Amino acid sequence: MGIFKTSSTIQENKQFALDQCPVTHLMEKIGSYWKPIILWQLSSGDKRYSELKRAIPAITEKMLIQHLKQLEADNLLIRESRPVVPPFVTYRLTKAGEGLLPVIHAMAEWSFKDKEGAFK
Amino acid sequence: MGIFKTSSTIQENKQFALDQCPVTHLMEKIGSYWKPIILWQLSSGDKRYSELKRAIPAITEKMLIQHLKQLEADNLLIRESRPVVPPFVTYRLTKAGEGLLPVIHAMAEWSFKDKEGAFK
DNA sequence: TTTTGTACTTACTTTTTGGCAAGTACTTAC
DNA sequence: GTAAGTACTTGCCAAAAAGTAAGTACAAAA
Repeated sequence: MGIFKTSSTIQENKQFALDQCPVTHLMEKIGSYWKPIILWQLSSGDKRYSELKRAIPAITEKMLIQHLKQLEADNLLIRESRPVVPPFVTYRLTKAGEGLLPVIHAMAEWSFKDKEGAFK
Repeated sequence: MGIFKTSSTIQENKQFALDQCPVTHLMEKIGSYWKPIILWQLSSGDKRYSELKRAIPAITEKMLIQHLKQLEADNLLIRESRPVVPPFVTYRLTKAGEGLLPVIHAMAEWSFKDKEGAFK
């Protein structure tokens, strides 16, 4: 046991929510603006770093690398680097990452329906 | 396509991404930590403000209200207020909000599988 | 020889989000 | 008459996320 802030109820509550709420559990892993977008790009197959960069022109390189590293640390994708010059690095989904595809596809489907006006 | 801007800014690219990428389109509406959690709570039926507050103890009132208002503005939920004292306010999903249920349920399912170790 | 392309990294600044605490208004219960 | 419950609102400040811009290393192409 380390030092806990006894007065900070929100932090205690967060741990509770993490255990109890399934959506909270997932949001800790892909709960950011960019991560589902990156996963969507990888859902259609492996991509090189530069391919991702071009496919998501609205993201800065800093954000892209940062999120790729976090997704790798969370075991959702794998980075593969070939020791050549110029560098050749590919990213692909892990099993857990592939497990997210139903979520990502459901997201895409909602957008298509929304643009069709299916919810009007 | 016709004319490309050699120095396109992130904001211009964002508009492009918004039009082109379905996941980006959705992330503009529910791409935050709390929104899917709120939608998950409403997926099991209408809830009063205080019920939501108790169901999501890790959120502050300020954040809860703020996100409820944004979700309402984005036409994902409806706020219904009865003119009584003490106040009686309920929140429920719109058609577009209900359309998100497959996404939310897919999220929950991933969590259950992940906790089972299905992706190990 | 300068440029291009690869895949990053770093330092700095701005913007957004979030947390804490207090206040509002009104009524019923104790 | 004080507290509790309802559904918020407001202000201040800290923390986190994101944007900007530059730099790194190396080789091949122009």
